[in-house]
Formats: sequence, structure tokens, C-alpha cells
Amino acid sequence: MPRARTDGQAGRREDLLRAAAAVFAQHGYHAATVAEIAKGAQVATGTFYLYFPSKEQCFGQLIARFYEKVLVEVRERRRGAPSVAVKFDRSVQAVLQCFREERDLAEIVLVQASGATKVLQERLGLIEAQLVQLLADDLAEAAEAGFMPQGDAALRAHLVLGAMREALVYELREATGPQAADQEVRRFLLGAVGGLPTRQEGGRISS
Amino acid sequence: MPRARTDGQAGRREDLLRAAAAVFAQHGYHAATVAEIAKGAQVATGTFYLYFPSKEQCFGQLIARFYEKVLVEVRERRRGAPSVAVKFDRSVQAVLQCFREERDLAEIVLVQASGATKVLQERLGLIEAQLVQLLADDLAEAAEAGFMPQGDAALRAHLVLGAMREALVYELREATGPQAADQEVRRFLLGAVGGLPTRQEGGRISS
Amino acid sequence: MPRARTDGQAGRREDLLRAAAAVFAQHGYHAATVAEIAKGAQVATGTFYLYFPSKEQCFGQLIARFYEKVLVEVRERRRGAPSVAVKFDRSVQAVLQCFREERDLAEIVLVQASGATKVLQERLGLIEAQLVQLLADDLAEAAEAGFMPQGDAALRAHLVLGAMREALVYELREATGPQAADQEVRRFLLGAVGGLPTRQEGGRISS
Amino acid sequence: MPRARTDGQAGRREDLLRAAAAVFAQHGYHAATVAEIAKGAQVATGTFYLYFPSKEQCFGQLIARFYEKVLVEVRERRRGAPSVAVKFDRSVQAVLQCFREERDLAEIVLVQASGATKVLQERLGLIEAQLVQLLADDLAEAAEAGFMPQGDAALRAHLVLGAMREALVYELREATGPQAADQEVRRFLLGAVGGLPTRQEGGRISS
DNA sequence: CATGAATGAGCCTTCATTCAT
DNA sequence: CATGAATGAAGGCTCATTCAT
Repeated sequence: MPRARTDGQAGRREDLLRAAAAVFAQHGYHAATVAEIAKGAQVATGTFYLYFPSKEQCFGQLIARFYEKVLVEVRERRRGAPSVAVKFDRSVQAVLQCFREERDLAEIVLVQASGATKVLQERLGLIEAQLVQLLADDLAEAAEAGFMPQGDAALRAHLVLGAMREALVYELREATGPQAADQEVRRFLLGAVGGLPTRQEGGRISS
Repeated sequence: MPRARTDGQAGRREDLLRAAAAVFAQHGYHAATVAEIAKGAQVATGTFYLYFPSKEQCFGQLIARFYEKVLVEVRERRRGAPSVAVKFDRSVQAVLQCFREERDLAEIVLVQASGATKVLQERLGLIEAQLVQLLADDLAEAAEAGFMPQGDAALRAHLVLGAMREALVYELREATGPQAADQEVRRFLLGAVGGLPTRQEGGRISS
Repeated sequence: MPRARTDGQAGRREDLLRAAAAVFAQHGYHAATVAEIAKGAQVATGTFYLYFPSKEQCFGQLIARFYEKVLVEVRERRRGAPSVAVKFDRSVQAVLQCFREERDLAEIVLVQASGATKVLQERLGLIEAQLVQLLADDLAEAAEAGFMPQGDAALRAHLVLGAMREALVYELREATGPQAADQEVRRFLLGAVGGLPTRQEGGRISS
Repeated sequence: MPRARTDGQAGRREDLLRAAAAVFAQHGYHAATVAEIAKGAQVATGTFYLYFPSKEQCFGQLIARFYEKVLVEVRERRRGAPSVAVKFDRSVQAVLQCFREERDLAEIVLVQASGATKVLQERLGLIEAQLVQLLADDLAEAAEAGFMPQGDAALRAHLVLGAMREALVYELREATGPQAADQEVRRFLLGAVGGLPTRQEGGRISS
């Protein structure tokens, strides 16, 4: 019996994804049960399987969907940047912002994902690699331009990502005000990366 | 029938911890089974429970034991450092080294731990906090001394830790030569942290 | 939205029965899903229940309809047979022919039916009993006439049916030419039954 | 907690097989639940999986074990038969006897097996093929010797098997006295197969 | 101390059936 | 009549944990 949706317009699928995000974020991949997700979306257990082939795929789609949105946002923001430094800085800002806007998904991607299936981890790895690539390109370009010594750009990109990840987790855990953090993180990363000059961006970076 | 231990002197407990590290590292917390751990230690399943109250506790002890060893090593290395910068640099080096020496435990602490129980995550968080504290103290001191702008030292410490974590994971995954990476990571972090002068340490940092 | 029927005149019900026969034949009673049957008939799942009270009943009707057609055919062919032997032989031929004409239904009745519900098995048993009865009557009559020793005619009829069943299944599986098989089966059964003389029927039996 | 076995000597595995045979025989493959089998063997559900990898495999082993015993018995009985006819007759008798001795397994192999998985059906088919082969060899030999017209020996063997199967099912259902049936079936089959002379065997066959 | 067979709660997943549209 | 999304009971299977030996 197809019970009418409480909500006006959004679909069952969205309800389920929302509920899934909440449950996965709170309990982690394994402790989360399909039953609870379904309950959170106010549907029967079986309904979950009308929209997702499995719990694993649901988790995977949640991650993919979000991370791809991040990538889109990052690429958008980078467009037309006047310099490598700005491009890099904007990428960082875009990532931070995206994650901040979605607490549950941030928790899932940053913390819980590693506890999931191997398949899932690989899937996430593939997407993450794209972001790493963008950052690595910038860093390679910057090194080329003499802003920093030559070196393993990929490793550097990972370092940047790692720092951002931890910053976000820190915010998630400590509920620190994002604005203050933002400045810190950007300064930290720009410094780490060789003191690239980005004076004109957002103004406040120039310490 | 108490089967004679293969090894000369170490105890059952150590066998089990070793086996547990291997199994947890390979499969992650959830996919690891007590049966496989016991098998790896050449003991019966029940024997596992003679040495650990539960799978969860076993995992916890594994993490705690290792991370505390890291802390000890870090504190040791910091003793008698001529400056904040050196103290900080030495801390970073100590951490990197410790994790590199124990691939399985590194994998567990850095990657698999987040997939475990909430209890376990909190336990790990508590220990990690001590390391963060050390780094944060250094960074606060450095800021005090004018080496870098004042700011949220704890956040900065987390950034440092995040970068290190990712560097190690990168090494774990890509099997990069550690030595090259080491230089990169140290330079990255020292740059990030304000260009602290550490010329005399290890020599090779001066780009 | 009542989608127009593809076929010219036959009803939804027939479409469903046809689709059901195909699906049941391919997957067996349990592995067959109502959804797939409906899909095969190009109808919505719910529509299935407009024509059948349940999956079980659908299967039952499929069997009953077909087997009753077999009975009708058998009775028809027996009419006016010059002797018991001919009557018997004609019955056998009729059964073989009917099953051969409907591969799907043959598969269902001969092979898949036994995997179904108890209720269904009983239902099939009841119908089958009618065919057994005809054969048993012939055999009893033949014994009466001295063509074969007295004995359990019902058992003999079952033996005949069993042999026919297996012959058909053999054909179904091995895709043997039916014509050759036909001779074998008839000879086998007539021999088994006491060498009843049926020279004039179909001609080719006389070895 | 390993509860002591009630029975004196037989193993858990046997208990489970016995219980499984009973449950499968009564309900068929699909309607049978592992829970009920376990209950029948007075063990917990999980215990079932200590002895069988799956419900499907359990069913498969049940069938295989029994049918192979049948084959062994048949081969044994055939040894040293003075003629093809006797060899054939003994085979039939051996099969009938084996099935009669194990009602549950007979029900499973003869009736319920076709409702099971495709994998299982193939497995059964493979074993059955061996029995068919033996019979086919006899029939080919008999044809060679001129006792019956040349023809498709494999088909004939299937006919024989089909008749036997149905006879057994008939007995299973009607609870007829086996002794009377035995004579009928043997006479039926020997007649079917060309009136092979087996006077000396069991004496009573000579009609 | 050691063993390992046994336990049983718990979870993912399927699918016949219903009913609001 | 037709639709097909929704339901939810039911069952196979896993594995941390226990305990009689």
C-alpha cells in the first residue's frame, strides 16, 4: 500500500538518502542497519531495496554523489583564477566549504568510510584521486614556476588533503567556529606549500 | 592440550597481539574474526578469551600499546632540543619513524581504526590528544616567540597530524621510498608552521 | 492506463498464462516470481492478481488446464478402438503427443511440479489419477482377457506413466528426435504390458 | 556451550542429516527451513553451519550420499551374474530395495529433488547418469545378443528408471505391500525389455 | 590453562500480496 | 480495469562469546 509521502515534493529516494546519511554518520557503516535507515525515512524495510540494490551500494552512492559535487564545486571555483596560488587557495576553500555544508556526509566521507567494505574504499579512493590530481597539478605548476622546490607533487597534494581532512574532523568534533578555522587552514597550507602569494584573495590572508 | 609455543620466550598474549595486528590490518576491524586471529596465533578460539575480554578490547589494546610507544618515543626525542623548531621537527620525525616501523599497526591506527566501535574511536582520540597536545604546545610557544602569528594552536596541531597521517597512508598505499618522503613532509610541515629555522637538524632540510 | 493488447483477440488472462508457463518452465515454481510473469505478459504486477488469486493458483490452473486437455485428447483417441491393446496404445500415443506439443507445460508438469506446494502436488495427483485410471482399466481388461497375468493394474498403470514421463523428460533434456523415441516407448510399454498385439496401429510397431 | 549428545555414539553430523532428511522429505527443499532441521537435531541454528556450508549443500550431500550407496549396492549385486538378464534383474531389485529401506531419502530423491536448485538438479543428474549407464549397458548387450531389437539403449534405460521411480512413488503414497509390487515391477520391466529369460532368479518371476 | 563445539541474537535481503491512484 | 510503489513477514547465514571437557 503506497502510503503518500508526508513531505510535499522530494522523492522517497531522497528521504532514504537523507536518512541513510544520518544513520551512517552516527553509527558508521557496519553498525548502521537497513532497518534503521528505512525507519528514519518512514518506510518499510523492503522499500529501501526498491531504491538501492544493497546497503553497500547505498553507502557508495552517498559518498560518490557528495564527493562528485565537491569536485564540481572545486572545478567551478578554480575557473579563471589569476594564478596558481589563487587556484590552489580557491580549491582548498571550496573543499572546506562543501564539507562544512554537509555535516553528515563529511562525517561519513572523512571518518566512517574507512570502516566500510574494501570495494567501497576503492570507490572512494578513485574519486579522491581526482581531487588529489587537481591539487597536485597546482603544486607541480608552482614548483615549475619556482615558488617552491621541485618534489613529489602527489605526496604534497596528499599532505594538503590530510591536513584539510583533519581540520574538518576537528571542527566536526569540537564544533569550532568555521570562520576562524578557515583562515588558519588556508594560511597553514599556503605556508606549507611555499608561501605562495595570494594577497588579493579574500584579503585577510596576508598575516 | 597446551601446545608448546613455537617461539622461544614471548607469551601467548604476544602471539595473539601479533596475529591480531596482522588480521586487523588486512581485513579491518569488522571483517576480522576472532577465529582467524586465534588461528594466526595457533591457538584455539577460546584461548583468545583467556587473554582478552573481547575482540573490541583486543583491538583497543593494540592501538593503545602502540600509540603509547609512539608517545614515549616522541617525548624521548624531544628531550634536550635546542629550540622549539627542533623540538617540533624531532616530534614529527619520531612519529613518522614509529609508524613506518610497524606497517600493520600503522594501517590499523591510521586507516582501520575509524571503522571500529565508537568506544574504540574515543579511546584512540584520547591517546591522540596527547600527541596533539605536545605539538600544540610547540606551536603555541613558537607563536609566542614570534615565529608565526598567534592562532588556534590545537587546530594547527591537528593540521600537522592530518598531514602526517595522510603522508603515511600514502606511503602505505604507494610503497614510496620513505626517505624521500620524509624530507618532503618535514619541509611541508615546517613551512606550514611558519618557516621555523631548523637548519642544523638532519642537515638535508635546507632546501 | 490499460495498455492495448499486442495480440489481436486473446485476453490478458491468456497472456499471463503463457508468460507464467514460460517462467515456471525456466525457473521452476519457487524461483519464478510474479513480477517476472507479469513482465512477460507486459502487465503490471498488480494486474496479475486481477486474474489469479495467487501465484500458487496460477501454477495450479496451468497444470490443471493442460492435463485436462491431455485427458480429453486421450479419451477422444480411445473412442472406437478395436481392442484393448489398441486402446492402450492410442492412449500412450496421445499422451506423448500432447506433452510434446507443449514443451513449457511438459517441463512444468513433468519436472517442476514436484517442487511446488503440497497443495499443488495433491491437485496434480488428483488429475493424474484420472489418466492412471484409464490405463489401469485397459490393463485390467487385458488381464481379464488373458493377455497378461492378473495383478495390480493400478501399479502397472503407474509404471507405464513413469516410463512415459521419463521418456518425455529424456526428450526434453537431450532433444532427441521424437519420432524414433515414439517407437521405442510404445514397444517398451507394449512389451512390458504383456506383448499385446497391436500390429495394425501405426504399422511400424511390428519389430 | 557444547551440550552433550543425548544419543550414545553417533555424531552431530548424522543427527543433522537424519533431521534434514525428515524435514526435506516432509516439506520439500524450499519449504524446509534450516531452523527446523536444527530443531529436529536438537541443536541451535548456528550448529547446522558447523557441519554444512549451506542448506543447499546439505541437501546435495544427502542425495549424493544415498544415491552413491545405491550405486554401490547395485554394482555389488551385479557381480557374477550368469547372464545379462540376471544382471539387469538384479540391478532393478537392488535399486528397489535401497529406496524402500529409506523412505525419507526416497521421497527426497524421487519427488522433492526436482524442486531444488538448478545446481542440485545437475548434481543429481550426474549421479543418476551412472545408474542409467549400467542399465543401458545391459540393454545394449541384450540387444546385441538378439534378445530384443536394436535401439536407443539410453532411452530404454530411462524408461526403466522412470517406471521404477513411479513404482516407488506409488508405494510411498499408497503404502502398498512392497513384496507384491516387486514381482509386478520386475515382470513389467523384463517384459518391456524383451522378455529376457531369468527363470532361475527368485523363482517366482516365471509367469 | 587450553580447547573448540555449540550457541543464538541479529542482520541483510527477497518477494507474494495489497491498495491508493 | 490497470498500475506499481509500498509493505513486512520470513529465512539463510555469520560470528562474538561461552563452557564442559
